[in-house]
Amino acid sequence: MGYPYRKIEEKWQQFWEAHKTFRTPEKIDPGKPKFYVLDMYPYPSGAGLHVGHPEGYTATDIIARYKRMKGFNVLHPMGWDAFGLPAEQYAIETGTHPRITTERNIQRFREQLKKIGFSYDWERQVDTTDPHYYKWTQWIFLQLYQKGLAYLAEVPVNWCPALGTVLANEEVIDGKSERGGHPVFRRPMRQWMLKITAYAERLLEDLEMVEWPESTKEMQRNWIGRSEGAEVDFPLAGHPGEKIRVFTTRPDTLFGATYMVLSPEHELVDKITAPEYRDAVKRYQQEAARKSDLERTELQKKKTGVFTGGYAVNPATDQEIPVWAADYVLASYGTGAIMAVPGQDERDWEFAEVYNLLIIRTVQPPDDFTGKAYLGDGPAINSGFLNGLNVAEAKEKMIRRLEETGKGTRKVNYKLRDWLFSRQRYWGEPFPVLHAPDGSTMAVEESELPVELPEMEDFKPQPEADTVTEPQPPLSRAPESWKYVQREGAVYTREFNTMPQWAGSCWYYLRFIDPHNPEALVDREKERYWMPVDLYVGGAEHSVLHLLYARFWHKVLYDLGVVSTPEPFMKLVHQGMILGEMEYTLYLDGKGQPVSVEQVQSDNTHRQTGEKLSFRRLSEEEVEKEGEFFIWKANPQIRIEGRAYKMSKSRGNVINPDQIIEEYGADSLRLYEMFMGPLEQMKSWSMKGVEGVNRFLNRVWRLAADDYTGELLDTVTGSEPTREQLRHLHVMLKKVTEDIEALRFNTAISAMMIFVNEASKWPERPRAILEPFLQALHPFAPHLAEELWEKLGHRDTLAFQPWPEFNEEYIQAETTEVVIQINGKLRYKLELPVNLSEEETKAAALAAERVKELIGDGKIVKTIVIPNKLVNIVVR
RNA sequence: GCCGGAGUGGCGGAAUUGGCAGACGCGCCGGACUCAAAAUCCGGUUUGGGUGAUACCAAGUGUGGGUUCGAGUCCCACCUCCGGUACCA
Repeated sequence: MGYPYRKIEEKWQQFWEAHKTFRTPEKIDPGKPKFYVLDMYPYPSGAGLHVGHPEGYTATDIIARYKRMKGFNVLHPMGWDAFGLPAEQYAIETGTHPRITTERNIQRFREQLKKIGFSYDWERQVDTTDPHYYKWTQWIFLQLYQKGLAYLAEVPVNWCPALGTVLANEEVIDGKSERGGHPVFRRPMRQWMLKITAYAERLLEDLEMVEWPESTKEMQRNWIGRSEGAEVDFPLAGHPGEKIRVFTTRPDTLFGATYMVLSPEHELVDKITAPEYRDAVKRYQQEAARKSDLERTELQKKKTGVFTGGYAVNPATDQEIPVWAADYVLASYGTGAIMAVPGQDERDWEFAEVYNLLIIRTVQPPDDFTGKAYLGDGPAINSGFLNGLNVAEAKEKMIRRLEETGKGTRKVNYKLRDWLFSRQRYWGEPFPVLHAPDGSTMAVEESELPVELPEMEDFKPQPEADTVTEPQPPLSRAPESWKYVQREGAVYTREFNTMPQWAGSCWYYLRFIDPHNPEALVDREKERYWMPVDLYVGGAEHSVLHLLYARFWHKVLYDLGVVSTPEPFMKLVHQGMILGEMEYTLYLDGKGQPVSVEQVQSDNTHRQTGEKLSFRRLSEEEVEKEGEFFIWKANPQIRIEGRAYKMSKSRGNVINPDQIIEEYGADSLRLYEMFMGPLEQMKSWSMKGVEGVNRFLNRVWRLAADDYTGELLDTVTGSEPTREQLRHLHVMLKKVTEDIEALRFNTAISAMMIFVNEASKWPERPRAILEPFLQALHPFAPHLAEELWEKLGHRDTLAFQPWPEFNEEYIQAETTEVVIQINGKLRYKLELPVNLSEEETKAAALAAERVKELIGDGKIVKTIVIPNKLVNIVVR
């Protein structure tokens, strides 16, 4: 029959809302410890919630509810990352204003989240598109601007004139736009940049302070890409005073620099190119300009380049070396120019081979070395005063020599680039900046914030017929009254670009602390109390960008004294992706003949014939496992593909949380999402698994309530619990407590299942046992726990009941099973009183008849005893 | 290529510090209840021997080696899968 989850869940959701149970008051008891547990807030898409959202959200909700019971002041908020492209795209297609769409979607998301019973303080909800919110996003931008951390620059972008917009690298394929196949050009454009590079060192160093997944820290380190080396100047032959500056991590190899390469965009290319090479160089530059960054790297198997006809002087050898232009050198890294050392660099070697350039080894490779460029350590050769030194020593000595002679300097370089902060979109934060007639910029006064988005009806980007015309973002068509501003007699123009979606999410965790403050971004006292975020849970897809940008802004605010901690998020956890149900796929060729899966290539074509294959889904019954493979029962020669796929509309394997709540209840959804496996791990959905946890909740219900009437059972008594009952309870409480602390929710649930299986057998269920159990169950299945708690006669919510502490004393049983091993193999088990000494345990083991038998006439060489656990007798 | 992570029954997973491999859940098999079914309850379920049934024996945590009284866990080499990244000088 099942317990009446629908009625119960609705009742308690209304109760919590009516009583403002989860309100975190503005004035809190500062004597209590705090816990700030944060979810990555969602983009409220039109598709609504999917089952991935409640995974992390349930985990944080369990923690929030647990910490409240532990006596913490808990901050557990939710909000909306609501600026962004889909709403704007939808507006372009349907004419519906993005605000309408956004509000509708937020409404839907909030209802869905409430139906899962999350204990958010909804009065703290923030919405990045709310002018009261983005006022402060703009305010932070002003601080950046005033500190010189925001600047306008001409930077090369992927410009698609036909679409009238700048595309991200991944939106450009083969020089054409992903959507529509329009040509894309790299062109410089005047854009707002944020000087995140000024914080590179601190962003790198402070990763030490935070408790984050090692992989995420490592990704950030790689992204920042610190490398140590030197900048070296190479004078240009025939151009006195001119020089090419390069960055190198291997100054020790300077004697082996046999040529130089400039990136095609390098400013010296024109100057250095000899007249007879001018045409070829121009052509090469144009070709390179047409390729995106991705293409330059991915599509290119063979290196290309062009000789400029110019020469530079190697400062170590005083030899003249040729200068080339080639697109394997990136304009955006280092100085955009390199000294090429083919002997110790694979890329340079490859290039030198193509164009027959001189190769000189300056590090002696080992005798057995057979490769081309040698990157390892070894004594320097062909290197003058460095000869014989190993790489580290040679680097040091060369840098010192360069600095003494003024030919170079020690230098640390970062891969991290400044953050391109403008978008040619409507649905984003306007910049609080004015452009003066003379081309200078001026900040909008703080008192005039927010600069609101103007009302518009047409959000379309403006396509351009040519590649030269300056792009016109949607805001360039805003009403005149918005676009132009009078200041002291002059007419200023507003900025027509808007901020990227990341902007709002860089600081939302701060606004949750003080969401309605009109005077400040966040109140100083409140910030001091609540920050930093103690636990932050969200997807690994934000490992670099969101988390790096947010850390950057936080550090700027830290320097301004707005926040009190150098890092915003102390502990970070990524929930794993949830895949669809396991699917079994049989492949078929054109004649409908089955094809075994090892013949199928990843693009669904036949390995031998290349023919495109069709497929058929099989049910579990049609499939069998044989060894490592799944085979088709109907024809065991045929192997079947068995795997789970990412949920997607096109595959039709999307699970909708609403439907799970409808069929099994929110508590079942919560419990199942946590029971599937470790939080961080990728897992696949199983409807049968949902039924499993639903059965468990039904058993919980029947522990105390009549299955038909819902009345409290009279087997629930006030009697004194037995020692055995107390032991089961406290074993469970210990496991659940420790597992929640460590975010191991799957095993915590399993401990509760074991307890309930046991308790179901008891003819009487003492309240003194049931009540602590319900308290422990509450963070996981709050609706059911509240309902039974009430049935037991309590009038107050469970939410602030103290957490049931376990007592080791009850956990101790009187006897314990001790394992007897002979030579490390399990041979026998012995029931012994607990806490025997090593000697007593050993004596008891050797005294057992069976043990004597097993030893036979063997000689006991050694005995290892672990009290209460194991005796290993080594016999020869 | 490089960086990070993971490989355990039919499936999801457990084993927290080197000490009973497979907890818990799913599925499957058998039984009880029922006119019957659903629901529920009870028992079994790594594989291979062995037994009337226990007992018992052997093998077993991706592969091969090693350390140890004892290895899923530690060390070395390799294979596969997943995620990230890619001419960063």
